[in-house]
Amino acid sequence: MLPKLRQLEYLNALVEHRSFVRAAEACFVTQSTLSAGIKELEELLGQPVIDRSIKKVTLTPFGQDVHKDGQAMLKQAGAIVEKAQILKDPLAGPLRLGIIPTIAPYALPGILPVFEELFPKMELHIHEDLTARLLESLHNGEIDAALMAFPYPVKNLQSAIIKKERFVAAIAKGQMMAQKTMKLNDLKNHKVLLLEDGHCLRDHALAACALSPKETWQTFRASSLPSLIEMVRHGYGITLLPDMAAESGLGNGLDLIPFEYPAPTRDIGLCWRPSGRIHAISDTVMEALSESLSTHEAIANRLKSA
Amino acid sequence: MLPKLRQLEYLNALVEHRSFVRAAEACFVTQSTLSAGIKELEELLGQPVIDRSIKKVTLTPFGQDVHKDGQAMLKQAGAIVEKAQILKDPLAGPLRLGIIPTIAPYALPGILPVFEELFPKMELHIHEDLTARLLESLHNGEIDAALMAFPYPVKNLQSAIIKKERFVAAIAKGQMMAQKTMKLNDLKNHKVLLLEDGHCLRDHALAACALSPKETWQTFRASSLPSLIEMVRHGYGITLLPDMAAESGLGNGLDLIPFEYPAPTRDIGLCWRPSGRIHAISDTVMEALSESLSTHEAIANRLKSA
DNA sequence: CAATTTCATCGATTTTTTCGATTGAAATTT
DNA sequence: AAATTTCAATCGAAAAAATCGATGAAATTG
Repeated sequence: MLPKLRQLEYLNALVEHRSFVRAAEACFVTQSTLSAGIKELEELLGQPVIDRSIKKVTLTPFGQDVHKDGQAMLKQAGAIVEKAQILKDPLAGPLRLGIIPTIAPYALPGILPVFEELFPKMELHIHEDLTARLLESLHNGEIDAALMAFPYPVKNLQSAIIKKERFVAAIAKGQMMAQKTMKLNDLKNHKVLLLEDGHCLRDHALAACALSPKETWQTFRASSLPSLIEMVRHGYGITLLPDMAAESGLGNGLDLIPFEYPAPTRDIGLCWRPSGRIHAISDTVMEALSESLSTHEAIANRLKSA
Repeated sequence: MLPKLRQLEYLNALVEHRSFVRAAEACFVTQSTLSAGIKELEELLGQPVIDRSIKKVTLTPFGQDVHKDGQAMLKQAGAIVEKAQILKDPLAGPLRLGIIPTIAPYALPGILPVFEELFPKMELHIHEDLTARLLESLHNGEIDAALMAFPYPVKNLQSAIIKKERFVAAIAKGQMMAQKTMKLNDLKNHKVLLLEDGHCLRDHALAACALSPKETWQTFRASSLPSLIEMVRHGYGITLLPDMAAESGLGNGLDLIPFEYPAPTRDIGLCWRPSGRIHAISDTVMEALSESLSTHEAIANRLKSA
């Protein structure tokens, strides 16, 4: 005889709430039901799962084993029903979208309203994290897709580019001879400030400008664009700002100088598991994101003037 | 609401037997019960899992998904109850032991009676396969331990040596000047026959004798010791025979010539997953195997004379 | 085309699950 | 130390479910 999923749920709730009463109400049953369920589980397995020698609700070592396996099973069971629901309407229900920090705050104002309009039944959950961790989450099934910057090695995952994003140079006002455009070589005359390691923006900026890490100013470790911009604002050096960030108003009060052809760029794209939640609707979502990132400019301008 | 394990069992049986009636009896229920169970599952998920447009019992693509996840869940549920049973008596119940082909037939006559006596409540299942595949099975949890030859790289697995096994040279009668012992160098004067690639015995023999693969006779691909011995018997060359095999009577009718010091050897040992079935009783099992492999000699002699 | 096999369906029955109330034991408050 | 509160276990009754046996409809076989 096999243990029942319901019993494993009880055990799970018990671990989480450390109390029969609270666990019971979390499971929407009475305490007696949960109590009986646990007892049944123990009878079935022939082993106690909770340690009754001590006052607190504590699992036996074996109980911990059961709990661990049980959690995995419950997760898998949940995945089944989720797949079923997605099949009923691929554009409804939760969609967990990961976005890297150098895109998220500047793209969200565009994404949120567009998704709300195009996919009204979809609940969008945003996970902001570095590329490496987003890909990890994709593999784990913790997120369904990742909005990130390319090139980036994504093995066993599908991906598609949405748009090319230009970089502009940002520098404190008056630090540079007034010029309308600049060339890549002009960077050599300044201290180039970049984000700390781990941010793909750092790597893409280095690559786009054919800079070596040594040519960047390493004393400060900025872990976010706003921090980086503050440094620039105080005259510590120059930096490369992605278009979207620059247009969001982040560069207000700075000189934002576009590059002459060929301007340095990075690619913005979507990445997802071929067998995952997105699979059936990747085209639709790509279109929506494409629209989100272009309407973004209008929104950005609105924000800037406000 | 979550699908019930029972329903997933039904689906599983249905896939396996391709018939409601047969699946039902495999589950020890009537066909109507199974039918209702499947229907319930489909109602719960809001999606059909079996394709009713065609006559044969066929799963919908979604059904295949459910089946796959369901199987994993059932396996895990089974693992839970198995762990519970093992906890009740670690020396009772099934123990799946893998053994490599160059050990199995010669060690089993020793192992089986010893295990029967020491662990009367244990059901021993023997899986004979090459080392690489046994290790794979260990990782998958398909077997609990592997009796194999060392050295062999076993990552993430625990292992212990049981005994050193000497090799003896085997050659057709009269092909070699009558000598009581031989040296490793004497091998150079003969065609050395070994098992085909994949058998660790091949590698260990090569290593033990400091032979290069080129010095062996490659025209024949023997995939078992008995075949190899037949070649030797017909005068194709000489081979290295593990002690246990030689004593089992396999070398009857051949000249079996022991090596002078240092005799070539291989190590026989046990390998298991640290978290696995064996963990709590590895010492006991090691002792039993050690006894099995030494009593083996007595038994082998008995067999030889018979 | 008759016989048989196969799956779906229905009502009856058994089994399981859940609840509400109660108890006893431990912890907390008075 | 007594009273109160909290907590888990237990019991009988009620509700829910799983299962069975019988029957029907469709397809397959002989």
